[in-house]
Amino acid sequence: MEPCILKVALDTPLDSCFDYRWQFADGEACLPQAGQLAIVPFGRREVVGVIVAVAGHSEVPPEKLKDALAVHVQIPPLSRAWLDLCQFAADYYHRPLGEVAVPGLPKNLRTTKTTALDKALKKLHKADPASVPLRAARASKAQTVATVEDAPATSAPNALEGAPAVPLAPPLNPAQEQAVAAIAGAAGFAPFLLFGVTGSGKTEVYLQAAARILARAQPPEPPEIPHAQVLILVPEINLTPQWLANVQARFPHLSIALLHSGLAEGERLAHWLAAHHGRAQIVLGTRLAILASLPHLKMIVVDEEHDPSYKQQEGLRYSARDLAVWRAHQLAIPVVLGSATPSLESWQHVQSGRYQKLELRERAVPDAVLPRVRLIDMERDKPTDGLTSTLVKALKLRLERGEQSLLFLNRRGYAPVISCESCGWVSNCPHCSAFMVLHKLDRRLRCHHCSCEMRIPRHCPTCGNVDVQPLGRGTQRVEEGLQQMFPTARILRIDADSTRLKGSAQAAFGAVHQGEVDILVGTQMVAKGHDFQNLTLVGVLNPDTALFSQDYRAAERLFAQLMQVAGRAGRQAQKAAGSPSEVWIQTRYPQHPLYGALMAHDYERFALGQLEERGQAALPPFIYQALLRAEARELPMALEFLHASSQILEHQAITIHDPIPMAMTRVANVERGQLLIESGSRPALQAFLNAWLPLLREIKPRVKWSLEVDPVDI
DNA sequence: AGCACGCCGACT
DNA sequence: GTCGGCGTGCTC
Repeated sequence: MEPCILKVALDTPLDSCFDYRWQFADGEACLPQAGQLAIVPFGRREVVGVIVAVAGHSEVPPEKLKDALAVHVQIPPLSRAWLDLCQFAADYYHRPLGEVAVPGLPKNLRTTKTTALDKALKKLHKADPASVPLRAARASKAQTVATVEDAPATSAPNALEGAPAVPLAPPLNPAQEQAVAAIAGAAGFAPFLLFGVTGSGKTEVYLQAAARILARAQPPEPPEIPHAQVLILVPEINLTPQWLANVQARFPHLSIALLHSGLAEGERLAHWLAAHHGRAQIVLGTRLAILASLPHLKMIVVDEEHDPSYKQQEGLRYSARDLAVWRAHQLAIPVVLGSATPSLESWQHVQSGRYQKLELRERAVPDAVLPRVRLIDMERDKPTDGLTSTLVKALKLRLERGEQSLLFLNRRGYAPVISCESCGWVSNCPHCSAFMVLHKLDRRLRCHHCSCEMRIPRHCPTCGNVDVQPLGRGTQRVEEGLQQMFPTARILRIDADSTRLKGSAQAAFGAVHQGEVDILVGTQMVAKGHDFQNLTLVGVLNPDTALFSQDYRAAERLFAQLMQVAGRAGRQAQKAAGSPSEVWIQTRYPQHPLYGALMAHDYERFALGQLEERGQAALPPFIYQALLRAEARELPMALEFLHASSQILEHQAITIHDPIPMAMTRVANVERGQLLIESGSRPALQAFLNAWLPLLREIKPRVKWSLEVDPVDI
């Protein structure tokens, strides 16, 4: 047979596909197909790419064409729908297709060696359909991540025989039932915003809707593989063990695949293959799972849809939530975005009728009430060691009652900066426009933005004075102060520093659940997901900085964070105590409307106010943005490039702002600037970017640059 | 992005 | 005399 041409997408910043000849071996009749993976020579390397098309001829001069080395025929091709998803993301975020399609594949699929793949496939195919898959047998060990052996599981026969898919379902309240019915009854594309506070039973709605959709999708004459999959996205890896336990308990007969960056490569491959082969009915993962191959996808859940973690912040800067909605639209299936504090984007979509709101007004747990949120005016009640007397009193009361408390402070380390009292020296990082943070336990100063570390100076480096003092407080210092104040209390700190070791976060949360901790001090890590049954006090130490931030999204994030941390207060404990749990917020601005809305547990009031402000100021979600970033050794060079960029193309219906230094100008000796581009019309913005970016590449800038569509940190 | 080639400075 | 700095150029 005549050789054919493979058009292959490769993981390279070059904005095109690459053509290769495919030579047929003697007697070989099978044509390679789009969606298959090919091993090809590329420069002096051999790399794996995705075949996006098979053609008869190529525009590339024949002498430049090379032969493709191999095609992965062991695994089914990636679907047209998956390729289209990647193409959409590539177009929307203005990156080459290969940079979207390839890095999402497990590493073991991207190497030229196929030993790991062959091994994983053998395991997948020999898995006995009647064997007990990962979840049921492992439910008791749910705190551990599934192993390779567990992953490529098959469905148990009872699922195929039409047994009820909801073995342990608790009864739903009417609002939940209505939500489940709406989701499961949706025909075609149906975006839902599931709006309900912590404890209102959102998880139950996801799971029962999933159960109905999975059960319904079982064909009457069961084939080998069930044709339905549900994707559940959660914001953080930390939350997957808990979710896995929930899902396993509910669906002991279904197989589950996990997809997140914490998996070992072998696990990653096994779970990815289980999803790709349609063996996994439930796929549970973090944002990267939105790019998984899911040939039988029937429903997508995005839990805590407002969470900033859904936005990838390097490489391809995609929003997993937005791609989830696009994917649901493409496949004509329901997508459920759940939150107690929806993103203003999603809330606006509800207002405009694009999303359907499903509201859970009551807490589903019997007798549970919302925690009582109150403010402490720090001007009247001056704090010592960061704690006001009101908060200390509240802590004392919990200790006496044997209840747990949580102090929330979004700042790790001992103190954010040290300073010389006599000359005013402060601990600036030599490489970043940031302070070196005091980490007293390691006796080090550490920059949180580069890898820079140093000893704590005994004397001021400029004037020699010995009075070098920590300014402000982080979690370590709060922990130290508490230990002195309450010497017998069991105090535990949970932050990125205390949980650096693998598994230590789980262990720490376990200790709190086991009642081995009286006072928990933590950063936003403690705000997500975990409900502590015996926790009746939440203290928020220093939230005010976000109120006056340059970043117009700071208030939105703060509100979500405070609602979330308030929701940590136990659901059972308050019943036992006979009074609601308490949330105390230390603030210098007790009159601020954000706190007013928070005390009233009134997200809607808050959102209405924010949307009004955003509308008046012509900010998202009412306008659309893109950000051109540039970095160089010296800021002027970056700004010069940005300025030149802003001049090279005539434009209409677009606003190009002046180039400005980034809020944190220097990181690791690189200085960064940015150029904001806005439009009231998304198509106009995209059209501009499509015309503009090729021109930027043409001018061969001497600086490193990148474009971000729908930026969140401005 | 990799990965080469290439042309100038301080080391055995 | 070589090791190696990172400029610049290419990848079907």
